Amino acid sequence: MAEPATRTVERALQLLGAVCDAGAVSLAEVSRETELSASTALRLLRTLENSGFVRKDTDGEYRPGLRLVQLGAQALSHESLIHLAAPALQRLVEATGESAYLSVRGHQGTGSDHAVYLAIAEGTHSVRHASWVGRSVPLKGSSLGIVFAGKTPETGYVVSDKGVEVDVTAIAAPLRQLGAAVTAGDSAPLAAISVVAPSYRMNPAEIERIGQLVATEARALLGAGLQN
Amino acid sequence: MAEPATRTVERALQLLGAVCDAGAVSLAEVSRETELSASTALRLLRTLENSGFVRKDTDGEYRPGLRLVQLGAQALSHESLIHLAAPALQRLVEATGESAYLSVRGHQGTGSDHAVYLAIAEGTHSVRHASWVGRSVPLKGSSLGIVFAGKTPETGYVVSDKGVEVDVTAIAAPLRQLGAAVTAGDSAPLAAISVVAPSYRMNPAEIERIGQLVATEARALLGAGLQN
DNA sequence: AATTAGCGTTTCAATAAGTGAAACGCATCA
DNA sequence: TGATGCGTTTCACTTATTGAAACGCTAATT
Repeated sequence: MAEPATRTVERALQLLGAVCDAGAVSLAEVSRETELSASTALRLLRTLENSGFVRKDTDGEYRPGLRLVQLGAQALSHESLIHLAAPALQRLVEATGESAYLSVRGHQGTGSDHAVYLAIAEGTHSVRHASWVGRSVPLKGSSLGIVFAGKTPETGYVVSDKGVEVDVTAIAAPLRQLGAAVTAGDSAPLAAISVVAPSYRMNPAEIERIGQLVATEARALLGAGLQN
Repeated sequence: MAEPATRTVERALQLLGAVCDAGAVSLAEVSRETELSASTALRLLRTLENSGFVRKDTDGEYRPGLRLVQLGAQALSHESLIHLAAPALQRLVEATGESAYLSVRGHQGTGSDHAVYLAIAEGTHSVRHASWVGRSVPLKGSSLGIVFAGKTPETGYVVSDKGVEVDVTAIAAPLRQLGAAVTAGDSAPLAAISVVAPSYRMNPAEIERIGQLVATEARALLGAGLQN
């Protein structure tokens, strides 16, 4: 498995990723981030712009374009993972009252130390953890971080109390099924589901109950994923 | 405005679009659709695959990849249009009880005769029009088709009775604000909002009432869009 | 069985195409 | 009034993309 890759395209995709990660960036910024010469970055960004993948708004900064939103929305709806996970997330909400998330880790290179929420089921408690689809969260010190590092213990779930956010407890479990699809054969999972709750509402018994629910749903998805 | 574009990248993006439109395609199919030689298509698809924008699943077909879903989700959440439109859609639902949609037309080239739903607010009636984010709908004969053709009359809205689907009435209005952002200066709008309802529940008076609501919300979005 | 057709894949020589240093004009800042 | 940083254009160098052709394969077709 060598690298039969097209450098130009790789760079363009890299730029696209950088623009999306930043939300809005100047030419100088992206070209620094991606370590491309300004002229090259400009040329590629223009190509991306012509195709609608990025747009250059009035203040001259580059932002994700409509074409990307369109394809993303389309892919999101085609993407089996999200559809498969939705009922599981819903069940977790019903069983716990807390918010449940489906996330993937940031792809190789850009933002690989972050996770992105792909789907969300909001909890029913009036005080609940609220985030949004597309939110990028740092992995460091979070339960997702441990899950994506492939260090989930035998119990099948990971708990982080006051990891990323204070007052918040997160309980996560890995989805391994698609392992071979994108990355090479390393044991790190591609996606995870998690329940995130205010810490004051948690106690060891409740945490274990939820943990087992999350782990069970994760394993169930694993089986269902084979339909693809 | 010449064409300072990078051919390789353009082709790769074209392929990406083709894969997304199809949902799942073989190499031979995309290379035919995009009019690229098989070897070129293969090389570019591999590059896209290495970056996670497409994936090649077990049956050898190419599908939208996780990276695209991730960026799309991210962009979707950053994208002001969808956030701006959400309250408007919600208001339309509250005022009409029917489902309301935000859509953009398929981008240049691939799928330009279709529209894609970007955001949805479901109606409150038990019998209601139900679709999903990412759904691609044909423009031909639909009110969206007329709106995207730039042929919206003075009234500010377009009605199509039994256009795309039988028993369904759609009322659409254009969002023009971002006109200059992506496409050249043609008068065609980039996005539209619409209310879609079962025809049996409609009558001329109700249609006019809803039409004016939709047109009003569309114009309001136009103003708000300047914050960007 | 022999034949045809279509697919995914690899190879390779021709050359078309991407590259980045340098220079420019234009802002803003010291 | 220099100095700094930005977006942009130009251009010679040559690297990296290209597509026809050939290969092995499977699955219809004869």
